[in-house]
Amino acid sequence: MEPPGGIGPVFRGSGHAHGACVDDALARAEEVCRHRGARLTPLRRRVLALVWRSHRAVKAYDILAALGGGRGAAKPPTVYRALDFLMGHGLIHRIDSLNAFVGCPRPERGHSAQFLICGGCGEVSEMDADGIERAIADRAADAGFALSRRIVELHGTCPQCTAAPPRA
Amino acid sequence: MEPPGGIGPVFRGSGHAHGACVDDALARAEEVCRHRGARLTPLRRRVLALVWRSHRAVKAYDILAALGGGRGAAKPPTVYRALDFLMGHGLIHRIDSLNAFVGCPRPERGHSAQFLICGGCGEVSEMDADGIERAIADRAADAGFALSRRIVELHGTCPQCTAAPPRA
DNA sequence: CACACGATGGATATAATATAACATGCGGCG
DNA sequence: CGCCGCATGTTATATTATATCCATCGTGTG
Repeated sequence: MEPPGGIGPVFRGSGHAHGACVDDALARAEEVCRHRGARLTPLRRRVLALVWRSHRAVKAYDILAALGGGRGAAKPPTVYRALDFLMGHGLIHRIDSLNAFVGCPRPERGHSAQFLICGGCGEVSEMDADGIERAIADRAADAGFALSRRIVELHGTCPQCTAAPPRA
Repeated sequence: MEPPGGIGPVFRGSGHAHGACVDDALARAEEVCRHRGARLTPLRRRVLALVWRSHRAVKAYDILAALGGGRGAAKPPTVYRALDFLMGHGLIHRIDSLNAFVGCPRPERGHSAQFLICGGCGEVSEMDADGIERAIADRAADAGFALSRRIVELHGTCPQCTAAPPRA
C-alpha cells in the first residue's frame, strides 16, 4: 500500500547504488513497452539509459554527444525522436524550465507529477501529491477551465544541499 | 478587500476594450518603477507595451520583429535585456512551457502566480490561488525542500473556447 | 518470391531561442 | 573637463528544436 496523500519525493544524494536505479528503470520500461506492443529499440533503450545516468535532468544535446562519439555521429532528430517516443510512453518527463529530461520512476501508471529541482546538486525529484493536484483541479474547475497538461516545477534547495552545500 | 482564497483568473475573450488594459499596465509600471528608482526607458516601455498587445504570451523574436521594422533593426540582446529588466521588476512573467512572456496584471505586490493557458485562443490568465500555494509549500516542507521559484503552468481550454471553439 | 506498407532511423538543412563579449552614447558629478 | 555608471548598439555565436527527404528493415499478402 501507498501512504495516503500521493507519492512523496525522494532525494538520493550522492551515496546510493545508482546502477540499481538504472537497471530497474530499464526493466520497467521493457515491461511497459511489452505490455503495449511498443518497441523499445536499442537506440531508445540507450537514450533512456543516458537519461537515467543520474537523477538530474539531462539535456538533449548532452545525450547526443554521449551517443555519437565519433564519425558516424548521431544527429539531433535521432535524439529528439527517441525522446518523443519515451515521453509518449511516460518513461521520461520533460522539465520545461530546464529544457531537459528526467526519467520517470513510475511509468506504469499515468500520472501528473510535480518536480522538485535542487539548484545545488541539480537533482530532480518527482512527486505526485494529491493535495497539490486537488487544489489545482479545484481552481481550474472554479474558472471553468478544462485542464489538459499540468506543469509544476519547484526550484529550490534539497535537504542534503541545505545541510552541506556543494562546494564551489 | 480581496476575496479570500487568492486572486482568481480572468478570461477576457475577444470582446473587451483592450486599450484600457495596456494603458493601465503601463501606468502601473510607471508607478512601480518610480517607486523603486528604476528607469522605465522608452525602449523598455515599448517592449512592455508589445508584451501587453494581447493577453497571450508573446515570443521574444516577435517583439524583436515588431520593434525593428527596417534597417536599423533591433537585435536579440536588446529585447532580452528589456525583458530581463521587466521580469526583474515583476512587470512581466516568463511562461517556460511556451518560451514566451506575458504581462503581469499586479506588479505592485511580489507574488508567485499560476497560469492558465488556453490551447484554443492562446490567452493566458494569471491567478494567485492560496490553496495551490499552500499545498505546494506544505509538500515542499514535508520533503525538507527550501523553495525558491515556483512554476505552475496549466494548459487546457478556457470557458469561451469550450463553449465556442475557435474555427480552423 | 515480389511487392506494398509501416515503422524506424539516417542525413541535410535550417528554424527558433538565447547569450557572450565588446563598443558607443549619455547624463551626473567631483 | 574627466570620470563613472547605466543603457543601448553591434557582432558573433551558442543552444535548442524541427522540417524534409531518403534508406533500411521486418511483416503480411498476393
